[in-house]
Amino acid sequence: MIETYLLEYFIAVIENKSLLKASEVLHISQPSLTRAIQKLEEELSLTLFTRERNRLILNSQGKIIEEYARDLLSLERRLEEKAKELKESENSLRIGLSAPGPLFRYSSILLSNAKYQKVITTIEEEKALIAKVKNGLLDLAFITEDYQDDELLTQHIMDEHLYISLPKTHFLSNAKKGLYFHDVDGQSFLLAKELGVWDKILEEELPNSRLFRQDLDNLDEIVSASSIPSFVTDVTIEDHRSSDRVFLPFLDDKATISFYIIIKKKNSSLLKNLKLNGN
Amino acid sequence: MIETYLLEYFIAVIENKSLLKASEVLHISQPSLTRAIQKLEEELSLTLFTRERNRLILNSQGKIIEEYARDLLSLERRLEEKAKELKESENSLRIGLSAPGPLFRYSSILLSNAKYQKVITTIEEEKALIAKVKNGLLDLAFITEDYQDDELLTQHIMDEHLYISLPKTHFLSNAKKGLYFHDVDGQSFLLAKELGVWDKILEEELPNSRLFRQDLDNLDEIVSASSIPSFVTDVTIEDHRSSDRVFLPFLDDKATISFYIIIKKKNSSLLKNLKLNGN
DNA sequence: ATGCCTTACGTTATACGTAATTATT
DNA sequence: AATAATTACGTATAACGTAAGGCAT
Repeated sequence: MIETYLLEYFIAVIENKSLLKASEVLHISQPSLTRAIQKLEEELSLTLFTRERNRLILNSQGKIIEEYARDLLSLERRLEEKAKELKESENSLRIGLSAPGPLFRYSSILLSNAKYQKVITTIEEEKALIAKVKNGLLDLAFITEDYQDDELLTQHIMDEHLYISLPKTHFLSNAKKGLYFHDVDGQSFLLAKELGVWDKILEEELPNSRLFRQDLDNLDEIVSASSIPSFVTDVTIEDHRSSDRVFLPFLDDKATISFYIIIKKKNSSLLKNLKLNGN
Repeated sequence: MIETYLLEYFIAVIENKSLLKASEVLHISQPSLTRAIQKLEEELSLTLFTRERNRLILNSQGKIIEEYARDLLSLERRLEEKAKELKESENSLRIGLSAPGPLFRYSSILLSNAKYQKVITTIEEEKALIAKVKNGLLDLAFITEDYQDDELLTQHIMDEHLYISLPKTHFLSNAKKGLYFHDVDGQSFLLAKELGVWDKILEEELPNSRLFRQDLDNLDEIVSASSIPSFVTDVTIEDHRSSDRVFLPFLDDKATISFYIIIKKKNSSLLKNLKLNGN
């Protein structure tokens, strides 16, 4: 079994092209490195370097082992990073979302909770969210289905309704009550990336539209600088009141999503602490 | 830096679901394992097991680390296997081929050479073969180009000519001198896998044919049991004389390949030892 | 002589085993 | 009491540093 530190030393020797330099970088003595390289060669029953005039030169076998060693070390680094991430998540409130809406609505409550140093959010498929809440990888999740399970507490928490965002000059901007998806199917839209369940709804209901996805940071700026239709929901609409746009609700049933919060029953006290006031 | 043995122990504990059992499997004492798991947890700053009733139960964080650990250990195992393979190749004659022909022609000479315990062959692209001969990963290679290089000795060694193999009942089987690719393009053929440069030639010259590739072990049997055309070359034709087939040469220029042996100049003595009698 | 790798040797760190301890059923 | 993990302690392995020894420039 090849220990990690031997591979680390091996790569350091390759990168520094000298035992002496590598030993300085590694903060060990040069003889230690000599022995470590010898040990690695012995355990692999291979010669990795040709010893030519006070120099170690990586040979063709060494080059092949180098690739494996680098792969191994990078995997080891990823393991450590993952461990760090998991460690961090211990002091964090880990929230799963099937769409960003609940985060917008409740961000102030969630972020101001003193108990947690950090709020970690992830947007995923509902099945994955349910599994992660159940196995403890998430503290709670917002899904769009009234999912019932012995282990879980499920509670309706909010609805989110989709609006179209149109420049005032748009020919549909003075529709009275609102409009339907099929009225605007075929038009281009600007929208954010990673909208979870909204992604599927929009792709299904607007099959002939082109959906130009933007990073959330840039979206507002690009929208206000263009005359391309966009979307808002009742959750985000207040943030856009000042803009030079008209917001009209979609009248289709599919334009409304109900959110349910799911949480392990034995963690239900957390839910009380958060004081998310659902209906 | 997480050492390999810690991950090995970790996986053993998971698989044996007990420190005691795992320690027996690993041939170490149980307290050693306790400490190793503690050390792993400490180095990752994570709790991997919940200590419930005299039992260790892998928790959700542990399950995630388990995946990384398994990946790492399998990579480590592959490294050791690769090392073994390289070790073996030291006592082997490593031959590269751009098509199998030269191996058939010279197999008796190559395999009977007392100096080497084993002959390792590989079929690859000619560029890769040239590179590997130059960097020492191959002792010699057979390519189809008269490649000239300061480091390499290049020598014409043989030609290989392609024949069609037809059942005697086939409507083309009494063609006199031979036939052309375009005469049979569109017909189906049985042929072996991994024919190197022949693959490209056949796909280019018979673009409308379906090429049914078989494992070499089964090919002869399947061919003799069917009426589907196949291929032979002057190298393999003697082995097929007894079969119930007619062999007709392709008359196209592309149906002949010239092979050149390439070898490092400083290894040219090896070439003499092998006594491959080229023209 | 100088620079760099290797060998020799004594020291220290650490992984190990044995034995005692704790905790759970 | 029995089973299984943990803690305590002494031992042995092996990785380490210092110092001395090659070897080529």
